[in-house]
Amino acid sequence: MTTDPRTEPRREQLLNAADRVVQREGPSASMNAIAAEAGITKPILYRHFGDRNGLIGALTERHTAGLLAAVRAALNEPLERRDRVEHVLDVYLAAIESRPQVYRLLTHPEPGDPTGAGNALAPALRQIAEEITRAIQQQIDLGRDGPLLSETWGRSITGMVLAAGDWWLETRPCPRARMVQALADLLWGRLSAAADLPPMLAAPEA
Amino acid sequence: MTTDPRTEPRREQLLNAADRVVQREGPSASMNAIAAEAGITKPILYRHFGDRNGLIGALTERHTAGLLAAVRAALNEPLERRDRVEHVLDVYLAAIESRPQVYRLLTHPEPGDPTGAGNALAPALRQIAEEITRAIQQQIDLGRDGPLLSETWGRSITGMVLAAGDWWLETRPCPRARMVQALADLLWGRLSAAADLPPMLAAPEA
DNA sequence: CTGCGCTGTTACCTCCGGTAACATGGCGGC
DNA sequence: GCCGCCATGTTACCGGAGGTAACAGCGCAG
Repeated sequence: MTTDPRTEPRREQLLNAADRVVQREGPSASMNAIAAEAGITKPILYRHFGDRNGLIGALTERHTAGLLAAVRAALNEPLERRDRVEHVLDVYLAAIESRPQVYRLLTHPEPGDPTGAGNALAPALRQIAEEITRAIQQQIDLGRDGPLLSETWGRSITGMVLAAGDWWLETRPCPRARMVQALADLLWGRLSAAADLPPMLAAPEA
Repeated sequence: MTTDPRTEPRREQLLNAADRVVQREGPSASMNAIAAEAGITKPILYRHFGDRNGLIGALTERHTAGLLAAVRAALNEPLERRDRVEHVLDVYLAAIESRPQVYRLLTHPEPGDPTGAGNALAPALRQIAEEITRAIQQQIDLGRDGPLLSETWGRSITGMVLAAGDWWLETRPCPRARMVQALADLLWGRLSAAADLPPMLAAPEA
């Protein structure tokens, strides 16, 4: 397929260079910077990857594989449902924690990609969403609404964990385990189960 | 303050032009295009707004006000909790449905803003998240974990609705009311309450 | 009338993604 | 041995983005 035995090793080297640059400068690293890091000039990059999206795509595929496999495995662990969910959450948070720049690249698709522009979910995350959808469909009985609910929830949960994970990475408000609990609690309907608070008096002016 | 009575009317005109362009071309409209739409040239835009971020910032603030007010009002409706949540969801989905391009601008901050780069949540959405956090804190008794949970959940719910809303706008898998139900069901823990499905047989090789 | 502040212009800079055209060097077939 | 292929690499360029100087009219206070 794409693994031409003559071409592939150089491709790997170039991707390694790109990886280093992204690790250092974040996902908006320029093609010039990547070429320089690889010790060459731009046209070679374009020969190998077509355009910037091609490069970034190849770069993300590398890491996506790992993340996706980890999430998929977690989704199929033979655990109680709650424990399984917690495990999935923990796997995701551990991943973004270990290499933030890389996972920012995976989770925050940069610029003007005409491919379904304006999506909240990057390709890697769409794959995760699909994985969650599949898991729900296979594991949980939702009656006739199953297909719609599982698809909706797959996207929803992915977006929820994405936003929560970003915020957690930035502000580190608590250890990972506690974050896992907070998210699982939300999915477990604790928001609906908790007691009401008495309505506020007139708000104290500050 | 920023409302210089001499400068402000022109600002409004320019923002109107920018609005039209964004409505037509999406959030990645160029400064040249906006200037042309306003019948002028670039430097004037830069005099008024400093840089591109300034312009789109001013543009978003306009619309943010409306969306935020609507969400805030919905969060404080005197309804049963479930009805209130459904109402908030409906308000948000109705908003993004009515003017997708504008709300894409609000919800998908374009590119290389060094200001807290790589955030999942645009400024407008962060404000919504804070609003949700506040509502949870004021209305629901979560015990000692209240502060952490409400903050986490504010971000999480925002991200969840963002992702779900984007997907819904793209694929329109169901009417709005059904989407509202699906999301409320998720928050109400239906994922945890539903029955297990019998474990799959060996996967059929495809 | 003079000066100030806003309006507007043309022309330019820098940097980015992307491309054309050309030069080099190893390696298999004849 | 020689030839041609193909990947490697180069320099130089294009178009368009954001952004900035420098200059030209205009309206209105003093």
